[in-house]
Amino acid sequence: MPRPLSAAARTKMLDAAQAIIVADGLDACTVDEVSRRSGVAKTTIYRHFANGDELVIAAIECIKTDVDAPDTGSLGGDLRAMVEQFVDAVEPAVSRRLFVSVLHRALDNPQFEQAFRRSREAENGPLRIVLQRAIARGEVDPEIDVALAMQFLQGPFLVQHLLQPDAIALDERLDQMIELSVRSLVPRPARV
Amino acid sequence: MPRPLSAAARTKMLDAAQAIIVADGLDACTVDEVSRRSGVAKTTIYRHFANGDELVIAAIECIKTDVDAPDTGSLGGDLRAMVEQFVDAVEPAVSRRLFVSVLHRALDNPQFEQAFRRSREAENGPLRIVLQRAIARGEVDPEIDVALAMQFLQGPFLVQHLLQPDAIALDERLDQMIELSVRSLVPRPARV
DNA sequence: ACGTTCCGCAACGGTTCCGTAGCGTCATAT
DNA sequence: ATATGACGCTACGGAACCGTTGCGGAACGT
Repeated sequence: MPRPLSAAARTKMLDAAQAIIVADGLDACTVDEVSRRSGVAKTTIYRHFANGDELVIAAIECIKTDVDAPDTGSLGGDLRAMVEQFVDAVEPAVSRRLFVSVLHRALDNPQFEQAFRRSREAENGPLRIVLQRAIARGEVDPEIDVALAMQFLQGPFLVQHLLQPDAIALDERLDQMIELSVRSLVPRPARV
Repeated sequence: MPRPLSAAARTKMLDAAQAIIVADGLDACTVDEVSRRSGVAKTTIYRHFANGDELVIAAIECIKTDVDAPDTGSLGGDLRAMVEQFVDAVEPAVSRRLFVSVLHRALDNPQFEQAFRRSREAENGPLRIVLQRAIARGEVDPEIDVALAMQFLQGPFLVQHLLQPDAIALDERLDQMIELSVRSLVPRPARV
């Protein structure tokens, strides 16, 4: 009767891996380093995971940024609430670095590619709900392609987040950004 | 009288580096590999560049995607023309991989961070011109923050390009994407 | 023509990471 | 109580890069 692998050891490994990823980035999360920081022997790590990548992926999947779908009554209000939730929940620099690193590994590693997709789908859930409520309210053109609308809601914020981390003054722009986003999806108004 | 470093060797190194980057990605572009593929001795490479990073950056800077600013008379038409120029000029997968790789290295390497900024500024030039012409025509709200508008013009396309490379059917969506982009920047129309 | 110095070749030492092996120890399932 | 198997320790072999060294040969400037 085979004894099950130690849950305690597994927890220690994954905790250490997460800590390393948050503190020093995905590339610093090597098997040797996890072993050192967690106190779990490297051999044991390889008893739990086939290779280092699987350890890292398992650690990533534990880092969930749970943002729920607010319901303020308007698309603009919902977007603002989501942004506020997001900036409260995560360190922007950490989130940015993780996003870029995973995307980079996904370039030539199907495992990471799938992990990246899964993570994005999970994060997109709330936004999709908010969008569909706006459609149901008639606030957004019901003919619109939902996937396309998602691109428009995410795109400008992604640019801000990925490419202009210096522009910390997100608050000043936030209202403008949300207004423009909404405007691109709202059906043409009848009056000026 | 010091003899200048051989321009021929430099050309060979940079050409090989570019070829490697395009074919196998930025991470495959190591000093050893450039030496092998170019026939230039590794020692010579280090006589031209202080370290491997500088070689890679020099090679990147040579990969310019020159897109000019079309003038079709409307913002939508200009955007479409720019997208068409872009897809004709570069392999999307190559462009995507290079973009992600450079962004990744820029995370903890100031040299690459600056190279990335420079490259983005150069690529943004034409779009900025197109935008400013649209403002001058009155097609776009003259009060708008140009940097913000740039984000809105680039964002949705960046999402498409980076995150959904599978959705090759860009042509089908292109018209919709452009329409939505324009709509977000155009002042509210007087009539339906 | 001559010497400076740039280039090519081959090899080295150093670092980092991977994944594995041997072996003793300790916990757990029965 | 005992044996099965997980755990820890240490070390190893292998690969990929980096950047350097020493030396011989060839090219360029004067």
